[in-house]
Amino acid sequence: MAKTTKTKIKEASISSKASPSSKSSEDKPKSSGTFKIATFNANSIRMRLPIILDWLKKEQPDVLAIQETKVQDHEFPKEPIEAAGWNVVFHGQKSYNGVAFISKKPFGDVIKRLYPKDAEEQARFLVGEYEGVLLINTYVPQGFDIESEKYQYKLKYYVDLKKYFQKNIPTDRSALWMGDLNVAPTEIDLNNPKGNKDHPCYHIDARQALEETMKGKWTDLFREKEKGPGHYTFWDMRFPGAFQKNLGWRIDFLMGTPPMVERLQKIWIDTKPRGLEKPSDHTFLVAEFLR
Amino acid sequence: MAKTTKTKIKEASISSKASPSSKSSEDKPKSSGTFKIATFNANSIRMRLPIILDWLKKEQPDVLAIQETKVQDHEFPKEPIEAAGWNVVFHGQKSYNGVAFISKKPFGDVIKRLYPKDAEEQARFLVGEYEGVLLINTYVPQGFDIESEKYQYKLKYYVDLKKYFQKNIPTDRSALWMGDLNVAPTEIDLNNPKGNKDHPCYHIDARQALEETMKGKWTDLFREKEKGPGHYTFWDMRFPGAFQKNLGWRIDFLMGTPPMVERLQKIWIDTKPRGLEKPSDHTFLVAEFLR
DNA sequence: GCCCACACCG
DNA sequence: CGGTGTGGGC
Repeated sequence: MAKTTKTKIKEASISSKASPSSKSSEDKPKSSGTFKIATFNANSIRMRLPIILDWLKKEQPDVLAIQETKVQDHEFPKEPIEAAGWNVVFHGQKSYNGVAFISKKPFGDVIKRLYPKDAEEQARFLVGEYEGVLLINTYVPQGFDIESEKYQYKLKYYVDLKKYFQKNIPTDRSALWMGDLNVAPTEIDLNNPKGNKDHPCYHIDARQALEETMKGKWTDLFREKEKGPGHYTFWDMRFPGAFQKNLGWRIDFLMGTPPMVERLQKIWIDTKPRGLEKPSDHTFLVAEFLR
Repeated sequence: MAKTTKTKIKEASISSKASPSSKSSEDKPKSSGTFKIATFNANSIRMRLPIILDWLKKEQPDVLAIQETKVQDHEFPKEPIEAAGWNVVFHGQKSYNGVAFISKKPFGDVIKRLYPKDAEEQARFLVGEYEGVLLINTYVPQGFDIESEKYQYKLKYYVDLKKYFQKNIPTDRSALWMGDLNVAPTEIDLNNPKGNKDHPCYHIDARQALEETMKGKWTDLFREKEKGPGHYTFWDMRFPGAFQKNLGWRIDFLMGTPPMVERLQKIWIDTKPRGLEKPSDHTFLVAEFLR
């Protein structure tokens, strides 16, 4: 026991009906005000720690979901985060991927695996419950090139996510699916749709995979409040001035089940962190819900 | 001509008698006050630019000699240095070594080679004249291990420096030899002499090589003013707390010919920069001379 | 421990 | 462009 981390890895599913912990937190009186939640692809939590800690201090979210932490669990910088008064759970690997939740109150058990038994799995998935809401934090594979193996893995990842949601997330449950989904769903969700027909984040198969995975369960919460073009969460570093010229992609999402659509108050992209020194290539997507 | 750098590389020697430029500057009236000169092993001028620019602004030296710039000439960050109002000449290579002078007034021609013809030579040597004083900036090889080829190269480097000085620096000329000489000359010049008998920077052969090179020409200016132990210019990053515990080495020097010994007013090691964020493993050695 | 180069990735 | 790991140097 002394050698295991405090956060247990569970492979069992969380059900809205069966879980005593979810029942108890749904039953207990809610604190006042709103429930504020955000998602951010950090592209290295170590390099982005100053930006993240500043943002947390200013924005005071209940939960921040992070992707691309790019760090193994024993190297995760939890001390400065906890020293700033936050709780954190994480699931990482060397160099690539890696997901985390930073929160005001501690998470209980979290699930770190999309696949029940697979030691080889990439660290792209983290599920936990917070104040009775199921939170699914994913970093979906980017896909490299539509002709590649990696693109097939991406498409399969969506199929497997759909299966997971069917099995584990009842549509009437309060749940949020969030993170970097690496798909721009429509032509208004990227600067240059015409030139990106074969891009792994806009190719028709990727868009249909996302659509299939969402169908009947998930609503793109940003589009509940904003119908217009030009709202992006990612601007590629390899194109100089992409952010300044707003040549970006909307590939980070907060998806909600119907109960969360009902509770949604506000949702916005906070572009300021993208303009700071040593920024991530992504920025924060933030929403507030009725408690 | 368009492809050559503005600073010409000369392989000819500078003589105290024959050089018209040295004669004219020695004849012309000197500005008032003192002549302030410093040396600093930066261990990457790119990483140390903030520390160097801050130090220059505060200390206002006439000349700062830098070693281990670790940058090729076409990548040297001269713009921010010139933008701060300084002149700079440099001689570098990829990854290793590299020397430079930053100065209030521009240098004229500088010499970048210890060896007359050797395209393979490492960038460890820079000679120029400033206000009638010959300045020789060297980054002497460290020597790795006393059993190694590199150590033999270090010993030979001292022999070749001695030859250069015999041929090019008359003892009655105003001249300063400065830089990282990678030798602690006596037992009070390093924290742990007993444990470093076989260290390439304290081994008897290295100390004798330095002594031979100095003999009859060069005076260790720091020891003109300070006879005691515990004064160091380098503290190894690999020993945690070395600087805090003052476990260091005095391996950076300002050496003077007799005319410069006469003119020496003050000399000190400025330890403050070694305690800053992202420091070099060395710090600045500074001296003031009568003009 | 902190530099550098290089190779890989998005 | 800006992350990561690796390997080498001091």
